[in-house]
Amino acid sequence: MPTRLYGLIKHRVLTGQLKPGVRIIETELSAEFSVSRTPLREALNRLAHEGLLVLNPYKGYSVTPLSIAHFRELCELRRILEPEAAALAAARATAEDIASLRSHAVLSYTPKNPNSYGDYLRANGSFHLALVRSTRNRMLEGMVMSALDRHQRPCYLGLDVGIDSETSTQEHFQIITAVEQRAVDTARRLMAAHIGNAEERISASLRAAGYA
Amino acid sequence: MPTRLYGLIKHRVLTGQLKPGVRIIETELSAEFSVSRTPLREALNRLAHEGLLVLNPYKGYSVTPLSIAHFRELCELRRILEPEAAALAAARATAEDIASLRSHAVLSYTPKNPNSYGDYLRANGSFHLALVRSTRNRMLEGMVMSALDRHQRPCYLGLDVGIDSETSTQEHFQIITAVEQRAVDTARRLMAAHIGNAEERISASLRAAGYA
DNA sequence: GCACTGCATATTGTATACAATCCGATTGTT
DNA sequence: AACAATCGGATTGTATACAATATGCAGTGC
Repeated sequence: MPTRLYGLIKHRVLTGQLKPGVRIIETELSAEFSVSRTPLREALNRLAHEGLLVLNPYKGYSVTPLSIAHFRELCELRRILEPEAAALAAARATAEDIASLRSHAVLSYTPKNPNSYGDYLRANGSFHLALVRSTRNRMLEGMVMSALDRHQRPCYLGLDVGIDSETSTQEHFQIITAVEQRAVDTARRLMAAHIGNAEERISASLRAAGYA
Repeated sequence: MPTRLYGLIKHRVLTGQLKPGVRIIETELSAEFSVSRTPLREALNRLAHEGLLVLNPYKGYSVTPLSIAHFRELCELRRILEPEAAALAAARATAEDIASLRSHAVLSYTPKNPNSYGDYLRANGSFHLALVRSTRNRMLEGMVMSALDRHQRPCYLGLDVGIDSETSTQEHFQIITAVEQRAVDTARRLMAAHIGNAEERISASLRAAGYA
């Protein structure tokens, strides 16, 4: 199954190695990965369906453009999904779930060191994913995953400018505490605030990086 | 672009013409639609990504099984997305949006007449879609569309047992009124109740139809 | 000088051919 | 007769070949 290809290309898009707006030439990528166009196109198809690529008929795939307006739209979506996910998690999380949350809560990253960006974003994604897993709702999980993926790209492009990882870590632990205490409403409220804070920080970074 | 194929197969899955669990033989479908396996597989790939089909490597695609538990999971997801969409719509809907809502609010259907099922479900889908369109959030729109698609199949399979279309129509108009009056909280509450009512009616139908 | 047409090339969309894998039946052994 | 190994057909995964469409450039007319 060509999940390998899919992951490789996805990584390039998320990390900005394939920059927003650039057109994708199928033969180039298929040559680079030493596969034929057939499995490559399946991977591109999937990525397009997830919103990371767009397809113009007979013109090919290109990397989805990025704008602050789109980022805010995405954050609005996250503020719909994840606070409710946190509330459900507070009601349903097991001890194992909470342990998993703890193990992913800490975010560390070194400014101007691109290698650490990946660690930071992986940890952050793992935390939010662990939370939504605790809801025991696979469909919700899928939607949050999709939103987190699309969130990752603006994060990468904004991280150069610098980001406050300690605040996020603290907020994570506050959410864990609320979940542990079955404080449904508190968990919901904290998550909404957490996403709102991240939105402000990152859209400021994007603006500083020159995005409109 | 092969959207045509995609729509045809999707329709068969949603209407139960392709029943839950059945395996899909690529050569059969490609012969029936007079296309090669290549574009067919792209369509199947998309449908799998939307959750209507599942893919087992080297075993092929099959129609996603249907259970009451999965249906309830889906309804939980809709109760997360759509009440918030209704609230945003109440804040943002234009006069045109509200006119569009009105034109899709009425649901009519004739019991034991399978032809009318389509009309009923199309109208219902159009209403909920028009509502989420009013939010001006395309990502939210996409997620609600996906949820509505997956909702349609259990509806089809439950409609034989009979459904109360007048209650749903009334609830639609109540929601429209709330949106028109910019009553954000009322719109949210009404939509949550609307989805909850539909969930009960349909899961009862599914149970009666023998689903576990 | 500029706009427009027609052709050549590049690229995507589709069909077909081949390889890898799975499933069931058959056969041989105990 | 029960069971395991193996073989053959069927089906999916991948590669390649061909058709349809778009893009860029040269040339022509004004």
